[in-house]
Amino acid sequence: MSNAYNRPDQLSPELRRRVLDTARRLGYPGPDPVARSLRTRKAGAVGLLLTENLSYAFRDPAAIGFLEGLALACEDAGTGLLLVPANPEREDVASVHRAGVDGFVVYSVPDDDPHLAAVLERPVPTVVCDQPDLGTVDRVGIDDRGAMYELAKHLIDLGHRRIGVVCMRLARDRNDGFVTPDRQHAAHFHVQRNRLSGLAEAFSEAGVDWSQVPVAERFDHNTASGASGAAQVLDRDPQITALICTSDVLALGAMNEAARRGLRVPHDITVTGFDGIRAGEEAGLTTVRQPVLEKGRAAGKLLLDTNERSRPRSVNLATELIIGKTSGPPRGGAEERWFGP
Amino acid sequence: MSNAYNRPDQLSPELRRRVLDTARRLGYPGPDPVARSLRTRKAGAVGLLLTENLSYAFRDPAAIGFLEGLALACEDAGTGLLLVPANPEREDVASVHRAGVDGFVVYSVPDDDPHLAAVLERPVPTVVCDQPDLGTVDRVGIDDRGAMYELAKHLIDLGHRRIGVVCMRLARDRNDGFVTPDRQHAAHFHVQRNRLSGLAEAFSEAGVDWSQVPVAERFDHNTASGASGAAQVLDRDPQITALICTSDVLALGAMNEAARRGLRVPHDITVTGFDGIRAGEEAGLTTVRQPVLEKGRAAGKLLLDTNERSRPRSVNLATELIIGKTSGPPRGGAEERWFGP
DNA sequence: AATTGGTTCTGAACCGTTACGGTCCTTTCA
DNA sequence: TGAAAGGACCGTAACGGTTCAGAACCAATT
Repeated sequence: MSNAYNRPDQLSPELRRRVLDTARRLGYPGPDPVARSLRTRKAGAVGLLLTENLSYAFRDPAAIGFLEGLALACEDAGTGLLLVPANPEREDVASVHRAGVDGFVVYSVPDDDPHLAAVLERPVPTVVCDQPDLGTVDRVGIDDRGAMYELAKHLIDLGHRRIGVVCMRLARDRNDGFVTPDRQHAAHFHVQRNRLSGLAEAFSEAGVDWSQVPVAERFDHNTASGASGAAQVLDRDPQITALICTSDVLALGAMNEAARRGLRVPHDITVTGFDGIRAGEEAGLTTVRQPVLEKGRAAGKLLLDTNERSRPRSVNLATELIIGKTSGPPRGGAEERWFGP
Repeated sequence: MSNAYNRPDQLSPELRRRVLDTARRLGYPGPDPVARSLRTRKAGAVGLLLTENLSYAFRDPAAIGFLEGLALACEDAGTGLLLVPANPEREDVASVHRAGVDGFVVYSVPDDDPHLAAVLERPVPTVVCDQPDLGTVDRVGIDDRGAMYELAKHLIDLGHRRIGVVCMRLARDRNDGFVTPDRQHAAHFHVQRNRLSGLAEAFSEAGVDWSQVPVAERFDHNTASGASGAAQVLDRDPQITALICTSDVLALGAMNEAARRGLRVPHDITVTGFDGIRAGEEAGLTTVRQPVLEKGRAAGKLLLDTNERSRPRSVNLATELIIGKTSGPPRGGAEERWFGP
């Protein structure tokens, strides 16, 4: 039976025809994929776990790029890609237990996400992406800290000392407001924690008291959040000369807010992002470009590479500082430098 | 064993604790999802079949919107979404046979796609989207023909009689060039066939000889294709007053080409699209807006609705004609109308 | 003491496939 | 003619759960 479908060489054409004929006559729909998976111990699919609602994956430009790369890798290997529903609001990890997959890719979830813990308990290979190196599973990422440090250096060189920051969510709880240094330090999102830490390091080296820098956190990741975060920072300190956002999406929102206030970028205020998405590029945003598609592809390749010996592996992809037209010297920056620290 | 994990009420807490303890000690990783699926006959996932390479789903704005809606519906139901790799170049339908899913959504594949045939042979519910009504499975779509007819009417009312068309691929073979009426009629892509047919009907009614209208087909769906298609049409007949594209992406490309030639839209030439994507909206494109997200959500709801009695169902969603600033009367249109048919 | 009722626990059957090894038949060659 | 070899076919045992029937046990009732 099985042979008739999958192993035509194991039996005579005559018998094969007869088997297939009667199978059709009996209404047999072909071998059941689930039973086959059980027997062969191959599901033919990899699971993807995201921190956000499933549909978020299709709204965020960076996530879309990552998914495209991952899909590319899956396609090459002829594997399916299973999007695992993991509602961050609920602690329900049943979906992780229920997923019939040969491996997991975990993309940018908080360190303490129960879904991540559930994945790590499953006896399948796993690749974490944009997360701390766990030492036990493969990892793909970038040097968020170093890249942000470079961006900060660029701003410092331009003369900026009085700055504000808008960042994405730092933990699983919603906190749309200013962030204490403690919260920054304890942030459960690896990416945000490292980007902030790169900023803190660079500006501290330049003599800025980081604890006085207004950092506005936003739970939702869209331009509206960028705008309201920027507004909050500007209300707190109208004197800032640069607004650093930890993503391009937030930065685009911040630019909207700047425009709304009649502030010209970069003359009145410098705005920077992070990611290197298309819309940011079109806006001439100063940012760090990271290879999101390559990140997805690398994660898929790592997961589907059957060479077990070399696990766990850790891959860091290169980023590039893009100096666009949204950054410039602070207004009256030259004079300020004379009086600066 | 099973009860200890899934049915805590069926046994004493004491025994449950003992079972779980020894399970952990023996390194038991929890119930195997595949074996469970086999027994319960529930995979906890729905499959998505696309005509294009998997990664295309993340590059095309309309596809992304559809996926977002579908993901939303899956999330509500706690189901996973399996992207089935279906390379259109190969006839390899094994991926369809291998997919452990409770149902399929088939999105805009050609009528004669072997993957579609393979899906229909599987004994699971199926929803086809942007495809002809098969009568045997659920269907979600829009009235492509009627919507394009309305758009054509708008152009006819403005006075356009000499037009050109750029359309997406009509069949599985690559044909980057002009399309004969025969090929239009025999097109294997339901959506394109109907949009062209709506155009043909409207313009024929207005006295235009449709067989003389240049229709350029492009296999790849991106702005470059839109530009080259527009170029081909304009080279053939520089006198056309309107360029009708069967998608917004193509239309944006066509506008690039118009600009390259120094043609001003809509003063020198009218350009229209179809879909209602964000980028088109920002460009002020005259187009037909269709609810892509709702389409995906409706497909998911239909598939996950367990009420079998009412199958098969057919859902048509409403579209809206958006008159933007890329359509206007033809240059000297008023005079031409005096001499027109 | 025997019956009844209820709860907790155990064991076996089954889901549908694939892998494997054994039987049987045919062919080849000494 | 007999033995060895090879090919075709078939039967059976997992794979790892879930489910359900019924055994075992305990307490309450007759």
